[in-house]
This record gives sequence, C-alpha cells and structure tokens, in this order.
Amino acid sequence: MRIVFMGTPEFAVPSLEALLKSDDQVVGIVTQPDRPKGRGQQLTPSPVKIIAQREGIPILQPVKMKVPEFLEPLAAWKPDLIAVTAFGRILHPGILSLPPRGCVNVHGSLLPKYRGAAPVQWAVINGEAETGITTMLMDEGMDTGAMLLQEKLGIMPDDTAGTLAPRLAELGGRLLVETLAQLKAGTLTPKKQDDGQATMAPLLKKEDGLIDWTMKATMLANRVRGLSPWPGAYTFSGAERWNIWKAVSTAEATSERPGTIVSVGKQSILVAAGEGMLDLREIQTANSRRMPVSQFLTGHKVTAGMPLGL
RNA sequence: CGCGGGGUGGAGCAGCCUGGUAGCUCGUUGGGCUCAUAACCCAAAGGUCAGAGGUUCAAAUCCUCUCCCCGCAA
Repeated sequence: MRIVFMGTPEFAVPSLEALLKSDDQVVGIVTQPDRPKGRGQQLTPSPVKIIAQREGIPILQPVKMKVPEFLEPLAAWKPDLIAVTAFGRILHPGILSLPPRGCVNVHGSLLPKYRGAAPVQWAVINGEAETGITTMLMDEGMDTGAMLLQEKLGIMPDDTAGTLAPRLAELGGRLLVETLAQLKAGTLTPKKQDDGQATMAPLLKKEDGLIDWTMKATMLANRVRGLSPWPGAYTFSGAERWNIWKAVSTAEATSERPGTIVSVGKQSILVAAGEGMLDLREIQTANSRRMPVSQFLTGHKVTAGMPLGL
C-alpha cells in the first residue's frame, strides 16, 4: 500500500519507524510547520520531520489544512491509506475521504476512555493502573472513530507521563503495522465506540500544573506524576516558585490548613493536603536544577508552619 | 538577535549593589559522649571564587569577551 504518514512529536516517531520497516511504502509525510523552540527561540523541525529528511521522504508542512497548496500535493501522492499518530490537527472530511482505505489513527488510550489531546497524562493523573493503545478509523469527531485494534499496557506506580509515553509510543508502532496488515487481509471488523463510556482528556495548559492543596494527597501525588515532564506541577513559597518533580502521599491525617508545611525531615517535606499529606521528594527552583529534597534543604530555609501556594 | 537568572571547598547556598582576612547548612575524616545511633559535642582536611583580558595600591565583588547551566516562553 501507498501510505501517507501524519505526525509531529516524539510520540509519533515509533509509529513512523515501524511503518518504514513494514512492507508498505511511505510515500509522503505531513507534519506541523517548524516552530520557534527553547531558549533563543530557534526555528526547530518536528521529530517526525527529522526522520522524514533522513529517509528522503517528501514532506508537507501545512499552515492551513483547507488550502489547495496543501490538498493538491497530498492528493498527488495517491495514498491508499493515511496513518495518523499525534499529528495535532483535526482532519476535515476532504482529507478523511481522500484515501480509498481511509485514515487510521493511533491513539494513546483505551478508547472510548480518554478521547482528546492528552490521554497519557490524564490516565496517570487519574491514577489508572493500566492504559493502552487503540487504533481506529478516523471520522470527523475527536477520537470517535470505529475501533480496529486495542492493546493494554500497565502503568507502574512510579510511572510519570514522561516514562510511560515512550512505552506507549512503541506499542503504538507495533499496533499500527499490525492494524494495516489485518486491514489488507480483510480480517478486521471495525467496532463502534460506546459513547456512553467516553471520557475526555483535554490538552493540558501551563496553569494545570499549579497545585491545589485542598485536593486529596493521593490525587496530588498522581498529578505530580501525570504532569511530569510537562507542564510540571508547581506551587509557591512566597514569591519563589517550586516545581515539584517527585512527591508521595501519606495517609496520615493532619489538622493543619492545606498547603501548610507540617514537618521538615532530612529528606522530606510534609505538606498538609485536603486529606492526608504530600511528602515532597524532588524540587526545582528557578535558576537551579531539580534536586532531591535532602540537597534542597541544605541551602534553603524551610521550616514547619510555612504556607505554600498562592 | 524573544525575556530573565546562575556558575563560590564534595552537595546546596550567602557574600557582589556600597572593592580591603573565604562565610553558612550539610557531607567527609579524626576524636569524644552513649547500651546504641542516621542523634549530640569537639576538632581537622578541603576552594586558581567557571575561563581570559581590563580598571585599581588592592577584584569573588566593577568593566569587556568566551565557555557551561537553568527558569519563563513553546
């Protein structure tokens, strides 16, 4: 088959690599335009684009999805099928109907749960014990298409979104190739999603990282994991911002107001939450790298009774 | 040229504005105390103050350049 691949970030790379090793031919790649990135705001190509360049595959980077400058060359590639992993844009009907065998999407959750842009993060934030990959035939909705294949993957207790994502991405690549093979063989029956079971995993914003100390400690600990490495969980000690990279919850109760530092140990800072306490283990302040609390404490004055938060 | 902060014994920080003896909390080593200890007490070792140049009687501190690190922003 002639395949066009659409994808952008690191998560999409294993899918593309898997396709390149498969029997099918990747005839073109669509990825988002180069964007200013990092300090210095250097224009940076997406991870998918870098692979495409390495392989010498034709690339399209549409700014707008409905213009002929994009649609015409895309049609000229004559794809039998379009494979999409974390592309980051909605595909309109004009594109969805272009390839005879349709558009297949690799999604990082067990659909119909966690539809949307940030399924990996939300699964961790909600303390799920397992998640997975679903491949589906795309339709006009947000991850609402008929499901093709699905495979589960366990979430480790100390997994963060950052450690879980690469495993899911690898699985996504495997499942994508398997899905295409079975589609060709005609052994696959698309299964409609149960919309009643659907939940959403909306795109995370920077502000979602701000810790709300009135939440339960167990939920806060999951949030810290799910928000790592981006956007990162953070709170404030006065005007100083603390990024919290690691924290565990304790069931121990406290009568202190949520956000109050209850006690300071050698390598832990216990903070009162809405229920139970959160034990901070790894902190980062501006201009400094992240460090274990034991090191953080040698250079920062932290005492019981100090309030955290805004 | 997107904005900003930082590089000081092994770790984390103060000192810099207002030049003039290298400081704090830990760690390390030795000793003491103790039934005992990651606890406590005493002592010691350990630093070309990122690098180069400049100003000055004198530079961690002021000026210029270089290298490295980080936050914001994505």
